Amino acid sequence: MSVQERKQRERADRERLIVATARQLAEQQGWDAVTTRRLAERIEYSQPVLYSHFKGKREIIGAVALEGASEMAVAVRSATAAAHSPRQRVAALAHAYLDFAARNPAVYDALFQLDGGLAYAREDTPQPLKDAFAALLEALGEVAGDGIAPGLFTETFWASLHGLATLTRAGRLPPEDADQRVALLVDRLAVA
Amino acid sequence: MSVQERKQRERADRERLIVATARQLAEQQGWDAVTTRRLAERIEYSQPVLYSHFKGKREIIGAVALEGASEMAVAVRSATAAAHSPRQRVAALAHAYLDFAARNPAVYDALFQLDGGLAYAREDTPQPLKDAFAALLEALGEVAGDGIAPGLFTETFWASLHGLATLTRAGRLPPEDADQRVALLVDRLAVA
DNA sequence: AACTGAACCCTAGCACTGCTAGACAAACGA
DNA sequence: TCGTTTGTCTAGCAGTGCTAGGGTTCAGTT
Repeated sequence: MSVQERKQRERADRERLIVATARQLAEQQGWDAVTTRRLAERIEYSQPVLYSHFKGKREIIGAVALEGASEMAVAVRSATAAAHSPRQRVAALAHAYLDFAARNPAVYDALFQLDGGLAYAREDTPQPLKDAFAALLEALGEVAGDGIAPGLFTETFWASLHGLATLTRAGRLPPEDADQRVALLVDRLAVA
Repeated sequence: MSVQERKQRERADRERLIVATARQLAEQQGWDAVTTRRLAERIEYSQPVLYSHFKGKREIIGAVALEGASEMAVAVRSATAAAHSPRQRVAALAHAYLDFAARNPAVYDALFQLDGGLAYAREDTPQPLKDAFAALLEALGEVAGDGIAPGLFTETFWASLHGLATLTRAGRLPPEDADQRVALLVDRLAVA
């Protein structure tokens, strides 16, 4: 038994190593640079080893996405916890969200831009994704306003943040006035 | 002279054929299916011909994007022209924008998701892109509200629409309540 | 009318991609 | 000690974007 357990542990370790290495490589050089050959070389195994852990590159992206979702949930919750009013909580959430996207562009891409083979907004959505949305809902639900479902409000506000994050990073929006745009969004959308 | 002119005309025709074929192929089977081999086969030339017109695949995507920008500007302007109040104009604009994104997903990707090698929000931004933004600004500038720069408001509103468009199409948002989310955005963001 | 030079396009190939079949070695249980 | 199983690697496939070099064709000149 003990031998099997050791092997399982080693396998789990290697799987974490793969995900961490893929993430690191993606953050350093972009997802295009994350090829199975380079990734295999970095973890010091041959390519086929990757396929004994994941069905393919898509699943590796998905694993990075799930890791990122958990971290984002933590970041959002810790930011909102420090705020003392609903209005402040929303502002803190917005900045925490955009900050996460800016600091972890590859992870953000894995989550919302690339195909990681994950199901979103469904019954079988993985728990980390549901939890990340829940973290948003906790702070945004209380400023939805009368007659607006908290879920719908959260979706809309989130989409707005997502638009700002992606357009800014893709060079479609000048980065200078980022804070003003966030302020506008918070002021107008959130009902105090 | 006449011979040269004919050749130039034929070259221009072929270039249009390349762009149109790339766009068609992308809309039918997605941008991943637009390979230089397939594209060359469809236009009934060899691959190197593509490179006598464009520096590479990226530039072909850029050409499709510019074509799409012009069409989007037309779509937005014709939608807003039919409305009779600022509030209605904004609502019409939002629906026209999302409608365009939903009906031309590949073109929308070329414009805002993929790398077409184009400059955005700069001096040397191509005219069609500037004009598309101008079309948004015309209708959105008048509902920015006091103390909010029309350009900044337009950027923010546009980013929100972009977030809705991309998240919905990528399966990150359920498509059912799309209209309600748009209504929420228009009601809250636009100052009547 | 024949020739020359340039414009044009195609074949073939490079280095890379994700992914997999089959050989091989190591470690295990009997 | 001997199979058997488990695990890993080498080698290869079909496909990608892109390019070098060789012909072929045709316009302009003699």
